[in-house]
Amino acid sequence: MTAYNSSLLKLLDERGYIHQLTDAAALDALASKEVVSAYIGFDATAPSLHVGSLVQIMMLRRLQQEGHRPIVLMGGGTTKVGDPSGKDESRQLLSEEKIASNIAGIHRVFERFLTFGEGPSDAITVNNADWLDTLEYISFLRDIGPHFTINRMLTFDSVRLRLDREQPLTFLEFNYMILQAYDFLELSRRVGCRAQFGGSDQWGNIVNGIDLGRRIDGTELFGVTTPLITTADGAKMGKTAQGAIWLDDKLLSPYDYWQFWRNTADADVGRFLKLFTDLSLEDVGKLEGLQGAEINQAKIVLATEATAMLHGREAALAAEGTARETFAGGGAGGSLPTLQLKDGMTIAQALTAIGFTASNGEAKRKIAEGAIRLNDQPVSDQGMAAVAGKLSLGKKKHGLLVK
RNA sequence: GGAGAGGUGGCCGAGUGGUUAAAGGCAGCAGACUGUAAAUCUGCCCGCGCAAGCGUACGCUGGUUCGAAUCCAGCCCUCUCCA
Repeated sequence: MTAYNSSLLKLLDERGYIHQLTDAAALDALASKEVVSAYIGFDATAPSLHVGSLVQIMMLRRLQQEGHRPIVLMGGGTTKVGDPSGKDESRQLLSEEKIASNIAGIHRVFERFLTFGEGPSDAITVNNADWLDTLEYISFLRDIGPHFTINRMLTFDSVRLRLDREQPLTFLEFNYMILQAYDFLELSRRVGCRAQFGGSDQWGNIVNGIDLGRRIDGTELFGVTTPLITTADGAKMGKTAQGAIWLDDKLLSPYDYWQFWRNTADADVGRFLKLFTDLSLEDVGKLEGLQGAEINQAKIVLATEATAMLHGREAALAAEGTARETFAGGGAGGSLPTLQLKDGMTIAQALTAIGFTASNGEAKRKIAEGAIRLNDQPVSDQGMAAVAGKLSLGKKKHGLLVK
């Protein structure tokens, strides 16, 4: 990899954000001499974002840290079409109301990571429904359509994967890439946006936008993609059996978020510290170098820093304190999930009510397996009544039962 | 529009009348070992019930049968080829 001159690309490169980029030298030169506006689009398919989007969010944060301007594009329009990338099945179509409330939820996440305002490097938010909703079909086809060939569209991964797997791809979804390309063009016109960031699966869509900008307006646009962040054991990051690691404290408590990072695999610690915290590379290097069980110190730092960035320093320290008491001290900290007991509730019912097990049957099986403890005493009686105290499933899940 | 193939549990994928709550794999959860790591071995893995058992479940709706994921009819959806 060549050495970059601009602080922006240097930073992104050093910290591991760059997977591919279009014209490295030209973007480097541009970022060296002026404030660059760059955007990432987020579709409003869920009430919040999860860790899977965090690399992209962090990339916007880095952009702002280096004095450039992040643009958050809410996919109010594209959500109605549905991105086929990486999916076997079409998305369920969402209602307007649902999309609006999702956008509101998603935006709260960005307020944590970016500074919004009117200044030159303050972040702005735009919604592609503003221009997509009012498109006129025929004129759009005539203006944009000639710049896309079906031949080429069929070669894109998002399309080809569906066809290869003999899964249906509707015409609606087929249009997604055109709309995303058009977004880039619109943003360059409306707010002077010059670059688009995205996950590696977005490369094709981004390049389409760049081409469109050059062909129609003669504008030079840039694209940068992030590597797909997988954990060391090869899994896509942020998906667990309980569900996604949400970036909203109503969907996932700060304590659970902290635990997510605390449980990072050894091999991932250094990479994650660079990507997901603001620690200097020097500090990261020291933490990364810890050997054996000492690497746990680095995981604690990672967990606390990452949690502080999203939920605030106070919540992060509370989570850290709770974890210390619960895991090291044998006690129970205040940030644990808590359940108000009802009369006559059994341990099994409490396990399900607090969310550790999906059903009473599973709770009973876990009791039979010897995985359940109440106040650190193993529970073996499936019908045992729940009493106040610390309830544990396995080594990692702990909660408080209160009367 | 025509012909063929197909729709099984979170995913993949067996199963073509009863012994099938449905093989096997993946993912997941737990136990052991550890460091709240990885790897490995073991157990679990639709719901309710202490249990016997009951209820749901193989695209949908009916039917045949003592008995259906399996047979029949209609419908819906997908894929491939043809037009």
